[in-house]
Amino acid sequence: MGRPPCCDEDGLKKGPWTPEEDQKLIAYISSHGHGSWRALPKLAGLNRCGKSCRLRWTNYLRPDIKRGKFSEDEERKIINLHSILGNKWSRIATKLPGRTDNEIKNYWNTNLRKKLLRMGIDPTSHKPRTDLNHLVNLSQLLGAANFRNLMIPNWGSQALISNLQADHASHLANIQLLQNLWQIINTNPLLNMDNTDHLFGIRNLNPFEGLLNGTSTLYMNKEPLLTGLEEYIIDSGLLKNPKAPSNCPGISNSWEGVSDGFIPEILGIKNSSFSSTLNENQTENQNLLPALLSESPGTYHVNQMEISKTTDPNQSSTESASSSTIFEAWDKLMDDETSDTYWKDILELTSSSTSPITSW
DNA sequence: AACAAGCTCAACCGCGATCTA
DNA sequence: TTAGATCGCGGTTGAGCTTGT
Repeated sequence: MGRPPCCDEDGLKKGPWTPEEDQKLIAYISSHGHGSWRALPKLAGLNRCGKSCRLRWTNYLRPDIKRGKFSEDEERKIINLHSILGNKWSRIATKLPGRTDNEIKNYWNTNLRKKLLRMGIDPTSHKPRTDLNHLVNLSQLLGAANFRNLMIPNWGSQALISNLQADHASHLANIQLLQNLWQIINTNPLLNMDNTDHLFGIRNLNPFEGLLNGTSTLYMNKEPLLTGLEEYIIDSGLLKNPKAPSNCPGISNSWEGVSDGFIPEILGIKNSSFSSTLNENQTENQNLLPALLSESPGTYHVNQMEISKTTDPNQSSTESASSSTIFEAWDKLMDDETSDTYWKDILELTSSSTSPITSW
């Protein structure tokens, strides 16, 4: 069964290509086209297998290949597309002219994947990670964000936007920690929600899941109020509804059905009417992911948002590094003067609410 | 300066999909 | 219809480079 690898053929060269080989390949394809890759090596005078020639051509020698660093826009597109398509590198590559699937794959594995991990986002699922070690890092992130200096790596340093971004980073980290806590509580038999009714008064459910699977009023507005960061929070899966209806027009890997109030409240958006749809075509035209990347001056817009959270500039990122458990992280967060009202407001809001947060 | 560890990325490998006789 | 040939994709490897000690 199966055929032997083409490169097993005796005497065929493997390994790095020499300039001479490159020239032969370029010259042949330029004048004849590649035709049958299988037949090409002999016709071009190359002691290589066809597969090797094809790879060399498509990944390196093709004249339309764009080399050099990936732009921020390209990074955003890759992350967006990966959240939709997964490891479909060739499909992602079709959206990035001049980039090869191999190049994108390498860039993902060596750079973007790590960026997401540093943010506490699982690069596979684009959802928050739930392991405890990560929460230590998250705690650091919280402290750093509160300090307003550390941005999520490569965030812009422009003074004009740094404060807003710091607030957003803090919001992002806080939301993430909350969801991580909840996931762990719900997945840990000792901490299962069956035993924690007293905490919130209402049984069951991942609050985000519950918040997100109700009837939507937020998907109806045609004018998106979300800025890139909020869209990223959603698109990254941070607030993604795993049970979102699959029949929503225009939504391929997104969510719908957000209950009124809560998410905008978390995000500091007082006007709770917004839309968030994402599909493959949109990612070609929109920059949905400012969070990971540095921003050009003036490209970060805050629309109809009210950011009320204060931060403590005296708290350094290293102060929180000693937190070693999820509960310590939680305690720290709750004890933090800079965030207590924020979190307590959320908990009070959600624990006392009867509607529209129906599931918490 | 020397070595180790980590990183990058071109290239390879194997498999499933598609083509073709 | 089918089996072999070919193509294309995604995962993996490893040589060379960079950074840290």
